Amino acid sequence: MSSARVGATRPKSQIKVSRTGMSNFGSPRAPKRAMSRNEVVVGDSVEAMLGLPEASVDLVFADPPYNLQLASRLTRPDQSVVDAVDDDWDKFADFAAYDAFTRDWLAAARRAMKPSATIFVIGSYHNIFRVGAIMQDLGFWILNDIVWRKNNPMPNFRGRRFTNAHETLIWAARDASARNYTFHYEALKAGNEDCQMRSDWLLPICSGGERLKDSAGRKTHPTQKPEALLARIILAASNPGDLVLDPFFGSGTTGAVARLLGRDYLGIEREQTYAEAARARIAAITPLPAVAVAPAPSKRNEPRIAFASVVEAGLVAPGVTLTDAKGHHKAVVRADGALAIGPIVGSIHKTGALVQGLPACNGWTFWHFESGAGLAPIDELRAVARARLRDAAE
Amino acid sequence: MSSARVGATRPKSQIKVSRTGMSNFGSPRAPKRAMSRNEVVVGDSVEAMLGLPEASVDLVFADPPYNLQLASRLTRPDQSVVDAVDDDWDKFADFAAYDAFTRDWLAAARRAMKPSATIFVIGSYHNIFRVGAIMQDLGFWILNDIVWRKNNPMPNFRGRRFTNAHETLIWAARDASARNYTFHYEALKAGNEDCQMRSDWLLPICSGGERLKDSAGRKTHPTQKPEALLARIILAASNPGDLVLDPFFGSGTTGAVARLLGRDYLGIEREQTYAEAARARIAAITPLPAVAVAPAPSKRNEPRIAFASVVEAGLVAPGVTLTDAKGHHKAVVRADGALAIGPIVGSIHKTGALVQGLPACNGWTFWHFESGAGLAPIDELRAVARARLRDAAE
DNA sequence: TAGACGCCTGAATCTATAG
DNA sequence: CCTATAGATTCAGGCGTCT
Repeated sequence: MSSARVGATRPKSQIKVSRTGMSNFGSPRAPKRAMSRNEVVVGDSVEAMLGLPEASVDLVFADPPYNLQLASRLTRPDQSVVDAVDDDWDKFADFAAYDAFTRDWLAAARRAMKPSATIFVIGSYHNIFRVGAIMQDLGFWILNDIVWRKNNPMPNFRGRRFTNAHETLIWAARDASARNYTFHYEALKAGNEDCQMRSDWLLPICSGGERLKDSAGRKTHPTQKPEALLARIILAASNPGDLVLDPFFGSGTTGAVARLLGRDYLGIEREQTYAEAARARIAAITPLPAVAVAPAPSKRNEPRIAFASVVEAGLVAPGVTLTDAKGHHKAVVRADGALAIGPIVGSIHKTGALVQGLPACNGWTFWHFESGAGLAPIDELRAVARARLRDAAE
Repeated sequence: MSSARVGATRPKSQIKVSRTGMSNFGSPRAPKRAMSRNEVVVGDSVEAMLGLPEASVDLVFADPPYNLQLASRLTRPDQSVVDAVDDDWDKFADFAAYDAFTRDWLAAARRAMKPSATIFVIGSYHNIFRVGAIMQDLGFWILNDIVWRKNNPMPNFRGRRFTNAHETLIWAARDASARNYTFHYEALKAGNEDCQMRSDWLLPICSGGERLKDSAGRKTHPTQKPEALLARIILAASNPGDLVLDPFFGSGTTGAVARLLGRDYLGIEREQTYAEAARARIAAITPLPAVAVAPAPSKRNEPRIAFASVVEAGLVAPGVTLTDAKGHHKAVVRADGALAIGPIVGSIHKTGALVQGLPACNGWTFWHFESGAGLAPIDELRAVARARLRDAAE
C-alpha cells in the first residue's frame, strides 16, 4: 500500500536534498537519469522539466509570474508605501513575450505529466486569461476553474475599482480523454459538511508565523502561498507516494505540504536564495503519520462484485423474492445471478430500470431482501461479500 | 440633471420599440443615422454594432455564447435528464472559430464605446480565458475580474469535479489610459455595510417568477441572467440617462434592468423569438422614480474650493492659529489663504505634509480650528462655503 | 493576565485637474 | 504630450505595548 511510504518509514535523515544546483539537468538530448524526488533544483523551469522522464509526474502545481505591469508606486491613505511585487522575474517586454514564456513552460510540464496527471495553475486577472487560453491550445482539458477567495485581501486604496479579493486557479487534465485522474470526491465532501466541495474556496492569505521572514523581518518571498491552499489541492488530486512537481517553487510551500502529507515533491526554482530558504523550510517538516493521510475509502475504488458471486457465496439463495423498498415490485433471484420477473430475465440493474420505466437504475440500492429485521437493500449483502474478499486477501 | 430623464418624465407609451428588425443597420459604409435608444434590434451583433456611431455607448454588458463543447447528455442520479445548453448558437467548429468570432464582436463593441465607457463580459471556464486574452490583445484594460458566486448552483452529478459554483465577469476600460470611467464607489460601499465592494459577488441564479417561461412552462432562454447581477453592474458603472449596449440580448435582462434604473438600452439579438420575449418583458417594467436612482453624492464630485476663498468669505480670520487634531503642530492663517509656520509659507496641504514628514497630506482634514465646541477640521468651513455656493446658484 | 489600543502589512495593472 | 498641485483614499489580522 502506497501510504506505507510516508511517516516513520521515511526518516528525515534519508530525505535527499540536492545542494548541487541543476548539474543533473542538461539539455533535452542529455541521457535520462533516474527520477529524482524530494529535491529543489536551482535552474530554469523549462530546461529542468525537459530533463525529467516523460510521463513521470502525478500532479503539477504552478504559480508562474503574474506579469503585474505596475506603473508607479502606491500609497495607503496614511501615506505609507505598499511593498509591491517589482522583482525582475515578473517583468516581461509585452504580452507576446509572456505568452511565449507561458507556452514553453506549460508544454514542458505537460510532457512530464503522466496521462492520468492533473495540473493546477494559479494567477490573477493580469495573466490567468492568457494562461488558460494557452492551456486549451496545448491540449489541456480544463476540469474546473477555482476561485481562491481571500477573507483578508489588500483593500483598493484609491476607491476606483472593486477590492481585488480573489485569485483564480485552473485545474486541468493532460488530455480531454483523461478519465482516470485522481480526485478524492468523497473525502472532500465528508470534510465539507457532507456537501460537494465547490469551485470557490475561502482561505486567508499567508501571514503571521507561517510567513517566511529573514533575520531583519523582511518577507523572504513576495508571493508566498498559504499552506492551506496547497493542502486542499494535494489532498484532492493526489495519493500518498505520488510525485508533485512545482516548476516555480519560490518559498517551497508545495514541498512543505507535500512532505507533510506523505507525497514526494520536485521543486524547480531559479533564485538560489529562494531555493535555500525552501530547503530549510521543508527539512523542518515532520510528515504526518500514514494513517492520517491514507486516502479515505470511496465507493468508486471498492472492488467490483457481481451479484452472481453474492449468490454463489450463499448470501442470498436462488428462488428468494426481492422487492423494492416499498414492496411494489417483485423479482426472483436466479441461480446465475440474474433476476426473473415472470418470463423476463435480466441483471439487477436492467430489471430495476424496467419496472420503473427508467433508462437506468442502480440495482444494488433498488432491490431489497427480507433481512429478518425488515427490508434491506442487497447492497448490504455486497458489503459482506467485500469484507470476506478483504479477509481472504490478508 | 440627467436623472430627470427617468421615471414619470418618460412614460411607457413613449418608449420606442423597433419592430422592423435590423433594417436601419447596414454595412459600415452606410451613412450614420441618429442614435437609436431603447430598441431591440434583430440581427447580427457585429453588423449592428458597426452601424452605430463611434464612441456613442456608455456601458456594454455582453453574455456571449460560452462554447460549452458538451459531448453527450447528462443525467442526474435519479436518471432525470439535465436540460443543457445545446443550441446552435453555442456551436463552434474549434477554438480558432470561437476566437475569430470573439475578436470580431469585441472589436465592434470597442469601436462603439466612448473613451470613458467600460465593458462587462460574463463567461465560464469554457470561454472566459479566450475572451480575456483577446480583450487584452485588442487594447482593453482590465479593471477587475469578478466572480459571481451562486448560492444555488447545479451540483456535479458524477462526483468527478468540484461543483462549478461560479461564473466569471471581466470588467474592462476601453484603454489603459482611461481614468474617467464611471464607478460609484461610495454608493456601493454604503450599500455593503460600509465596506468596499469586493470582486466576489454572492447572488442566486435566475429562477422562480423572474425566469421567463413559455405557455407550456418551458424556459424561454437557456441562460437567462438574474436581474440582481445586472442591477449591480448598471448601478456601479453607469449614470441615469446613460446608454447601455448588450450585443447578446437574449431574454433582455439588461434592457429590463436598464429601464427600471432609468438608463437607456440598446439590445441586439439574432433570434426573433428571444427578441420578442425581451420586448414584452421590458414593456412591462415601470421605471423607478428618479430620486431612487439618482447617483449618490460623492466627495470627488463636489466643487473645488480654495482655502483662500474660505478666508475671503470671513469663515476664518487671517492671523488665527490652526493645529492638528492633537495640538502638536501649529500654523497661522495668512490673508492670501496660505499657512505660515515661522518663516515657512505654503498651502494647507504642503504645510500639513511638511510638519508630518510625509510626501502628501490632505490639509482640509489635517488642520483644525477652535470652533467654540473644541477642535474641528477646517473641512467644516469648506462645507459652509460650499453650501453658500449652492445657495447662490439657485 | 486579559483586554484595549495602536502599528504594520498584504501578487495592486489604484486620481483629477490645471496649466 | 508634459509637470505640478489639490486632495481623496483601506480591511482584516497579527503582533507588540500598555493598562
